[in-house]
This record gives sequence, structure tokens and C-alpha cells, in this order.
Amino acid sequence: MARAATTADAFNAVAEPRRREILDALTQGERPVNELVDLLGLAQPHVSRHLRVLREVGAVVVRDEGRQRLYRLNPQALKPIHDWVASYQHLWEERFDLLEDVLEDLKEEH
Amino acid sequence: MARAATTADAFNAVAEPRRREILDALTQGERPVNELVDLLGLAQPHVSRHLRVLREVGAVVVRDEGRQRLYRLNPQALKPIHDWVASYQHLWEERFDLLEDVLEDLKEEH
DNA sequence: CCAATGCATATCCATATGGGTATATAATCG
DNA sequence: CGATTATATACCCATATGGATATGCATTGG
Repeated sequence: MARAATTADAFNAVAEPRRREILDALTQGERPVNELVDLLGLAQPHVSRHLRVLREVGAVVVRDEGRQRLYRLNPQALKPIHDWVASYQHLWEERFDLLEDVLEDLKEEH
Repeated sequence: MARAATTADAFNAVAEPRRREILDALTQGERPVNELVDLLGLAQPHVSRHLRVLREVGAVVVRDEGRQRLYRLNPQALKPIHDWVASYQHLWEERFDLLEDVLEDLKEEH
């Protein structure tokens, strides 16, 4: 078995930096493909394929407008990722709490 | 160019479900390889290689203990992922508000 | 010191990637 | 209707994946 398809889930889709760039660009609002091509400095077919992947995992939705296709962000698709990492957040934040506790103790000793 | 290496960054490393399982298991604390093998039901060489990937992106750290190697979670490595998705969080939380606005508009048009 | 235990590494294979380039399709303009 | 614009798809290629299996290398126990 090879590596999971990039379209397998949001985790795989978003592992590609260019696709994150596309999503980042779409936070500003709906955009046609050509605008993304300019923004990313990638070849058009390449952008189209990245968009396909993002569409397949539900991270973006398309809308036809004349001969353009407007892509829009669908942020919900990223929620599973957020939920997963969020469960680790307290683990790296604990260090600060510990530090604070120590500082608190030091202050009280004064 | 092929897909980015799984060891390229935390995003790629964590795109593999088995590796997320390993990290999840390590939230309970340090574990030797064999324990992870049992927990995941994977072949030992396979687990070792997943651990290598996780080590290379800094998501875990190893410690030698006799003839065992104890792996420990290094949650900080996941922070970049958290930071990235977190910037999208308000977008999916806003949707409900937007939906309400649209419904409100539709009602008024009647 | 030799056998056993615990891991890591090497090799083989099928697969899908992302890049490039060429081409197909759809819509609009003159 | 033909030409142009905007996208999508089809190929070709090099690469690295994840699974399987075999083997190498330490450390420990008898």
C-alpha cells in the first residue's frame, strides 16, 4: 500500500503547503482560479488540481459565474484537524502554567 | 517532483492516521516500542518507521532504557498545526451567524 | 559466553504524488 | 459563427510512500 491519497481527508489535503496557501488566500473571500494562479505563482493546471483536492475533502466549494469558477472556503472541513490538535494544546501550555506557579511561589516567599 | 516527504514537517507527518494513533497513545506517557506495537496492532518494523518519522519532525523524543527505547511525546511540535487551523476557527463559528442573517433577509423580502 | 529479547534498518513492490506540458471544454465577444 | 478567455483533464516522469519480510545490532539473562 502506498501513502494515503491526498484526497483521503483534510489532514492529507492540507499537508501540502500550496493548498494551505490557497485556503489562506480564500479567507479573504471568494476567488476565481486565475486570481489564485497569480497569487500563488503556480501554473494554472496545477492550481486547478490543488483545488480539486480541496474540493474533494470539502475544504472549498465552487460556484459558476459566467466562464469563471469562483472558489469559496468551507472552513468546517478543517474542524477535525482543529479538534485533534486542540486536545494536545494543554500539553504544551502546561509548561507555562508550571512556570507561572513557580513564579507565584517565588513572589509569595518574598 | 513527488509529494513532500512525510518528514518534511509536522503537517505531513501527522497526515498518516497510524502516526496520529501513536501520538494519541503517547499522551498517556512514555512507552516502549513493543507496547505501541501491541496497541496499534502493527508489525514492529512498521511502528519503528513511523516513530522515526515522528522523531524527525520532533513530535517524539527517545530515551534508552536498557534494551528498550522509550518514546515520549513532544507536543510543542504540533503547535504550528494548531496555530494554522486556529486562525480558521472563527470562520466556521461565524457561519451560524451568517446563516441567521440570510434567513433574516429572506423573511424581510416576503 | 551464547541465546533471547527489543528495536532499527534494508529491500521489494504497488501506488499516487506534484510538476510540466498539451489539449479538451465551456462561455463570451465581435 | 469563429476567436478568445477561463478552467479542467490527460499524460509523462521521478520520487517516496507504507506494507511485508528478512536481517543487523545491542542489551540482558542463564
